[in-house]
Amino acid sequence: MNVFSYFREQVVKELETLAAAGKLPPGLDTARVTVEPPREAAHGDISTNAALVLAKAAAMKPRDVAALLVERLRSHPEATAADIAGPGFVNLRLRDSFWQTRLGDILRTGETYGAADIGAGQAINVEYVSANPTGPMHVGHGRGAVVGDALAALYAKIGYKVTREYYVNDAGAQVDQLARSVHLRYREALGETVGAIPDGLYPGEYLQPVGAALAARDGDKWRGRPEDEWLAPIREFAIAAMMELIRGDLAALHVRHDVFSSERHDVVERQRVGEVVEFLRQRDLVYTGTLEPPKGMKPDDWEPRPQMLFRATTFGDDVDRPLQKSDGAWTYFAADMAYHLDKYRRGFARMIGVWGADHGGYVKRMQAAVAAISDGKAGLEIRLCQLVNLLEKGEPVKMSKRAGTFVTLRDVVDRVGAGVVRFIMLTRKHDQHLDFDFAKVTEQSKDNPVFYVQYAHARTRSVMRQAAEAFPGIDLSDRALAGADLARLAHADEIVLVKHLAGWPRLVESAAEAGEPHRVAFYLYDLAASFHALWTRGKDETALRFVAADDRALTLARLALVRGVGIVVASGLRLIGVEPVEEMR
RNA sequence: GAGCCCUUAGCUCAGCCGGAUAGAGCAACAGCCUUCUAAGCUGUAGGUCACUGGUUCGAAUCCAGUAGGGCUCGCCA
Repeated sequence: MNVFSYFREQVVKELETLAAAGKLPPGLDTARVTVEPPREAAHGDISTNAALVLAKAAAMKPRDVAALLVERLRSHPEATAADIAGPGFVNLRLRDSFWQTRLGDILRTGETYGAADIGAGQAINVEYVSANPTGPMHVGHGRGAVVGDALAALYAKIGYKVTREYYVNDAGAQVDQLARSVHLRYREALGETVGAIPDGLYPGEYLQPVGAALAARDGDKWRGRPEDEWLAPIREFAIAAMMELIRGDLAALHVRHDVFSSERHDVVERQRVGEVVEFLRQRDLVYTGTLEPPKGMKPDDWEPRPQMLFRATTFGDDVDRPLQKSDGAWTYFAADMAYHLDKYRRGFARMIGVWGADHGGYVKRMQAAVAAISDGKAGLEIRLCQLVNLLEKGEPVKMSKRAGTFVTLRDVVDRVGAGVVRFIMLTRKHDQHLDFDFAKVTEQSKDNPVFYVQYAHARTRSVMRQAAEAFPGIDLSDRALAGADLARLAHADEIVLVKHLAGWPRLVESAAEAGEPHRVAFYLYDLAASFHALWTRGKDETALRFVAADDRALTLARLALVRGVGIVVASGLRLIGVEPVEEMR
């Protein structure tokens, strides 16, 4: 149950009742009415701005509208108080029993607590990672992978039918360079001395085993042959090897995709680019024109040239975009349009893309493209992820591909673990630079948010083990705890913690709708802090300890709370792909 | 030159759809271990929300402009 959505319905219902009774004008638009927790706990449990947003339309003073609402809400069975505050907020205070019942809900629901059906099964496509198949994933890709994966999980949790997709850019000049690089490594594997890898090719050592594997498979079949004979088969071989590498990187991070779409096989070879161009032509969205050079920067080799252009400006882009290169080949953008048309035809009216910040300049044109290929019926939302800085005790990790000191995502995952990488990647909003300090993220202290949250979960398990010892044979199943006398949870600090847990469904919804999975990590951190605080209070005040050896009923009630914390923390961690731990070692 | 993103405490960052006295962590200072794990907790101090104007009952939040930082800019993907 989302407490706040529930009370929003209650408020709207009361407003309608007031309108029916002639105390408010009929037909007021309640769209802007919000119900949320007040920033100050002292203001109550539930706060609504209804009076403020309706006052003008009702031609009344905000506080007068508020007075009507207060009169109605005061008699709500769950409310103990309703007050007007400030300019016209209405604040509600709820019975402890209401919150205790919510805790019972959590125990009965388990880790699916927080799920909702806002998406109503609507299909949504989240495309993320889509790293070029030319080498191992780097740390920046890792961030996109984590953000995309968590975002997909959030959408699924609120009831969307999510498809997680990876677009393999295996059709351009880059993969030809990859093939040439592998050909060199292949000759090397056959005993030739190839010397320094030429500029423009991929110098990484990770291609050595690929060259060796090719030599093992094909022998000296390609040696001394002209490039046009070996380029295509070696390219295919190399791309397959790179995708295997990347799939391994993803698996290490526990990221999985449902669909891998290939630019070469699914778009180019199936003539989909020509199709999309024809589609656009029928709508008069294609013409031949000459672009102005970008002002303020002078490309050395610029020469005005008529090109086939897409009318991106019709859909809000800054300039029209080329579909064809000067050699007649389609641009990457043209293929990408075809790819998005394909997505749309597969049933996705809502598409999400998680991209690196260096693709920011591409957002408008792709959104224009999606509007065009769907006749305005589909939307593309882009989350841009900023850079990740790798640090070692505050000092930047020096990286150079040439010197062989490049730190890959896999290096990082192998060193600190997938869970740590995933959590830390969500400790900043996606559009902020993120510092990833090896020393800090592996530290066993409260300065390390992953540790801090995991410790809270481990503590909930520890309490359960303690209780089982103190009361031999006691039934500590969720079902048994849900049946405990939760009215015994009477201490203010305990109720505060329950309220925190009850905020989880709202947090899930808002994080999903805003496309901001980092909110999950921040929520978990705050919840862990609340729990650690209550725990420590039990050190000073023995009466507040969870396990009270002389009071079985009280212990059960408190264990219900502890278990509730465990469920929500575990649920949140799993949502972002982190496995909760049973104990710290 | 243009577009997009960013600017909040000494540092690193949250701040939900415009809402009440702007919040955490670190660092600083003062405390808490015979105790369910001190791998933790409590308190104090710290702010012209870059700047200027606008929108309105109300702006860190929306709009315009200015300054600073990042990314990008036909024939790369």
